[in-house]
Amino acid sequence: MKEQFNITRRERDCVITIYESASPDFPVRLSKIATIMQLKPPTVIEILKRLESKGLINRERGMVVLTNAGKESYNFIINCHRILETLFVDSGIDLEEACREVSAFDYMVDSDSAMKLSTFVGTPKTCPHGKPIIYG
Amino acid sequence: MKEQFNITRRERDCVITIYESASPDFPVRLSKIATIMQLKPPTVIEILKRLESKGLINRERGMVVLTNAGKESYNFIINCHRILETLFVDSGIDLEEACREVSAFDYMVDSDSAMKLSTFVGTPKTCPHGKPIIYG
DNA sequence: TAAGTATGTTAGTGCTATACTAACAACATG
DNA sequence: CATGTTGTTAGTATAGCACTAACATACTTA
Repeated sequence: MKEQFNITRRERDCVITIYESASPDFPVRLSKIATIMQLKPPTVIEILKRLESKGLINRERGMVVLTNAGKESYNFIINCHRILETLFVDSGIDLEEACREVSAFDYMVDSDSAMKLSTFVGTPKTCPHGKPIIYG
Repeated sequence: MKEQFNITRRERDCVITIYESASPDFPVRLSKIATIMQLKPPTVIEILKRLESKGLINRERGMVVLTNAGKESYNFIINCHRILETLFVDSGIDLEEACREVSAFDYMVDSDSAMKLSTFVGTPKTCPHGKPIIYG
C-alpha cells in the first residue's frame, strides 16, 4: 500500500487533533483545533483547506469532521506511531522522547512496512502508553 | 545529542551526494552534484548556500568540500540510515523499499536513539547492502 | 430589539524550501 | 581571439506555514 496519504507534518498533527478531540458523532470546532495546536485560526484554516482538498475532512462553518479516508489515515498514522513507539521504548529510549521523535515520521512509513515492523517487535497489543494497536 | 543538525530532506540528500562523490581530498564540482541529484545548477546553489550557512560545507568557484561538521553530519545520517535499514530488512521489508523509506527520515532520528536501536537489532557491523556501520 | 461577544473567514504579508529559465561572468582550450 | 564549459545572479513560481487586520455571521444578553 504505497504512498497511502501524501500529507505534511502539520497536516498529520491536524488529523490527529481532529480525531482525538471529536466526540463520535459531533464535529470539532475550528477554535478548538487552533487552541490545541497552538495556532491562530487563519493558520488552521489553511491546513484544513489542504486536508479538504485531499479528501480527508469535510467542513462547514467552522465545524470539521474526518471523512472515511480521513479516519483511515488517522488509523494508519496512529498505529504506525504506536508500533514505532514500542520499538523505540523496547530499545531503551525514554518514552516521551520516543513519542516526540516518532511523531516526526510516523506518517511517512508505509502501512505494510509498519505491519512488518510490528511483527518484528512481537505484535504488541498496546503501545508503551497503553493505547491499543489494531491489526486489521 | 539532541537536535544535532537541523537540515531538510534535500539538504540531507546533498550532504550524502557530496560525501559519496568526493575523493578523500578533492572537492566535488557543482555540476556533478547537480547531475547526481537530477537538479539544475541554480537549484543546487540554493541548497549549498543553506548548507554553507549551517557550517556543513565550504565552497569556492563551484568546488565544494564538507567541513568537519559536515562530515560528522554525514556519518550520523548514514549510520542511522544503515541501522534503520537493518531493522526494516530484518522485519521482512524489501531491501530497496527499506532504503527508500528510511531515507525519508534517517536524518531526523537522534544519534543516541539510533545507537539504542542498533543495540536492539544486535549491533550489526554492516547494513543489508554490506556497507559498514561505525560505532564511535 | 440593539449592543456586545464569540467565532469564522478573507485578504494581505512574510518567510523558508524547493525548482526552474534566462542571462551573464569567468575561465580554459584550441 | 572565438568557442565552449562551468558557475553564478536575477527573476519567477509554487507549496507550506504562520501571522495580523478587517470583515461577516451568529449567538446572547441587557
